[in-house]
Amino acid sequence: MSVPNTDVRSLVATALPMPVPVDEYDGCPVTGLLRLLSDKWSMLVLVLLGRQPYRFNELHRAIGGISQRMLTRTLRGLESAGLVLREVHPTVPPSVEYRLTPLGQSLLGPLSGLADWAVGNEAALAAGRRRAGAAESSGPR
Amino acid sequence: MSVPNTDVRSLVATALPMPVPVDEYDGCPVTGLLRLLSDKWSMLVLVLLGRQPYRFNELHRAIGGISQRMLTRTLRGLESAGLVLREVHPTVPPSVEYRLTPLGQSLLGPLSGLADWAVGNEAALAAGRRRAGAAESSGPR
DNA sequence: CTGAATCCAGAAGGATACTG
DNA sequence: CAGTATCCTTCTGGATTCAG
Repeated sequence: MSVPNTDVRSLVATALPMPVPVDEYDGCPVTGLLRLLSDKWSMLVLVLLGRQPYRFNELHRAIGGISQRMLTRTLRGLESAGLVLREVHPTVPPSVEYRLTPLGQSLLGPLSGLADWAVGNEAALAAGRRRAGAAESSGPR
Repeated sequence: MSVPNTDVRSLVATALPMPVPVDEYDGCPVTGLLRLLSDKWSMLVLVLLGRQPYRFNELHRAIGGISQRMLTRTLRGLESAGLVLREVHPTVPPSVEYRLTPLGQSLLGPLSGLADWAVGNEAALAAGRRRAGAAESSGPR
């Protein structure tokens, strides 16, 4: 297996072709995952489904501010990636349940790692922003 | 401190207000981080700077396909977050070096966690995509 | 060399109305 | 209930030009 362009694994050791050719990031699983999760709603949906299964409108109500259109698109994206399972009960009226697949559940761990870092370094991040703001107002670039 | 809206920490245990009010994700460090990193280039720049410091044009050459404008914007974003340090050497012609701050370096760990997951589950993700493709061509929604 | 400024195209996301 | 379809606005990013 050749080394993907933007492979982030083993950050210090892995060799990267230089210059890094960026063909829309094709072939890099890491970038693929990031692009899948980096929209406005996927993370939140993933987290909610990590707690319990939801029906469509349940989920719609549970998230303040998402449009029906975006909820559908988000769920389809996660489903296509194999992270979410869509279960249709052929009742009248129809009922559709969404839940995480085992693969989706296994993602919650690494995701928590990143979340923990963000929470743990919230103060440092804020301090960095303050320094940046101060430097900006005092001197030009 | 109140619980941020989309706090992902301790995914199963943490209470979330329901419905989750999404006021542009303000106040959630996790979402803030995700939004910072979820653009087209930040991750790659972070990884490259994790290996060694780079000068501006060095970085520009190292990444195939990034525009000068986007490289500048990406670096400014990471700098504002306190992840990247910008060091100006007042020479002629000017020389500017970029490197990770300690905070930036500490982010590489959790990031690797996510990257490892992506690499480790590449096959499963591909299989999920195949199943999704098969289901799509066989039956309507 | 290291940018900033301007202009432009495409993608992402929201509002609304309609359907099986 | 669980979506689709359509229209519209905003945001992102690329190309190009100019400047210290």
